[in-house]
Amino acid sequence: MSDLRVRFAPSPTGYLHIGGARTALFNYLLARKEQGTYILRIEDTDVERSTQQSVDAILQAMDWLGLSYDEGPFYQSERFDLYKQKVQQLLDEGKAYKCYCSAETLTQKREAAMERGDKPQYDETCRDLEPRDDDSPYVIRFKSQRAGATSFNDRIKGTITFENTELDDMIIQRTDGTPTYNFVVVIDDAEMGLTQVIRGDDHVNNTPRQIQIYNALGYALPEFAHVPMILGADKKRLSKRHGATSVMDYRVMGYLPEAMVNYLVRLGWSCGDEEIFSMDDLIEKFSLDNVGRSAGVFNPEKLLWLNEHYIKTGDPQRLGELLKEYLEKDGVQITADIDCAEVVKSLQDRSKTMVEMAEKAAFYFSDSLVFDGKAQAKFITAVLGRERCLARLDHAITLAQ
RNA sequence: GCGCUCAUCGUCUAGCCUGGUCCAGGACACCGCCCUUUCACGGCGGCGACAGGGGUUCGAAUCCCCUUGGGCGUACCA
Repeated sequence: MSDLRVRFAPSPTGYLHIGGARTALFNYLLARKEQGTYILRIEDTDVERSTQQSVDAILQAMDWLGLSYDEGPFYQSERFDLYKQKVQQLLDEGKAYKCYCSAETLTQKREAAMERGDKPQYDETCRDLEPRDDDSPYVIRFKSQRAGATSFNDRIKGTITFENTELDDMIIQRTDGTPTYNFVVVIDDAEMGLTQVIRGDDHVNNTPRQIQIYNALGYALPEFAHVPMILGADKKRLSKRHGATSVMDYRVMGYLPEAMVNYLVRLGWSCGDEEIFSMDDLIEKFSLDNVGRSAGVFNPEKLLWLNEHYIKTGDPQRLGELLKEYLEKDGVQITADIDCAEVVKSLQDRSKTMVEMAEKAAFYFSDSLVFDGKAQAKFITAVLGRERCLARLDHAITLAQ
């Protein structure tokens, strides 16, 4: 056991998507390789958008991929007391302040600034207000450093620096009293003792703000590692427009979890010329050192190829059990006299997905034979004679049995 | 717009840090041939890239600068 501690922290506002799964995988791999601790934390501070169904869907997907965690799942919604306490601490120390600007005014000002071509930043109207007991609605903002710059050494991207003037006073507590992401993520990452924070590229911009909060709260900084985004074929951020982006959709489409894991890990990470990796290989070989810096395009065809590979080389017994599930979904009556492992063996080389295998396997469980149109036209010819051909077939089947 | 960031075949990538062994290697896809009286599998081969321009150097995919293009961010979302 090493003292490495990492986490996967999805927000339960939908299913587990391809990008999230890869982040989860990278974290998992590193934790297992270094024999560290893998933590799962549910980021549900947005009460409006978070649902239990989403949590379940994410948990199920992680389980399917084989990504087990050591601690958690922790729910941020159950830790509001802790966050409140930290907000109060910042307030007491003069590192945060109440802001009475309404959301409407803010939106107006932001739009006006954009029209003028200025930066859409908070104008600090309430930053230096005298503390007062006012029960009109307010949010709490973090008083950011105005001078200097904030920089950090990203494990994947190297040194990244932001001028502090780029960072405005962000909201850490909403009008309704709930805390916001950029604030709680720091508290939890720090309180949970994370040694590295491995997350998507889209968080690079948040990092300097978070660092200021680490500093304000007196926490030690973890190491940051930002992995590049996954894009669609049009080089836009991967979304539903590009097809299935939910990990579990791929299970429905007949993909094996090892194919998904293998595909995902190679998108952004490499190990020389190797393409095929089992989970054990990965735990042995994975390293942040070989993670690339540029965004990658999701390529369903390569995923399909990997799936084909794992079906071809998979254990017939196991695939047989799996096949039954797909067969049942197709409404096929499974009879006990047929050994599914044998069925799998006959179909492994000709199926790219389990769905395809189920389609091809259906005839084993059917009483009536339906011939393939093209094959029938080609082989059951006048020359050979339909009757003789069927007789031969019948003979062949008898022999096979 | 501004900020951050990225840049090798259509796609995923090796090589870049520690310049020469790279007229750039592997994989997916695609094309062709072989195997096969089915469908596939498989084998062999082909097509195909250092974004552009300047430097530095005897020598640059590798180092520096600029340009161009892409991504991300710019929320009382995460």
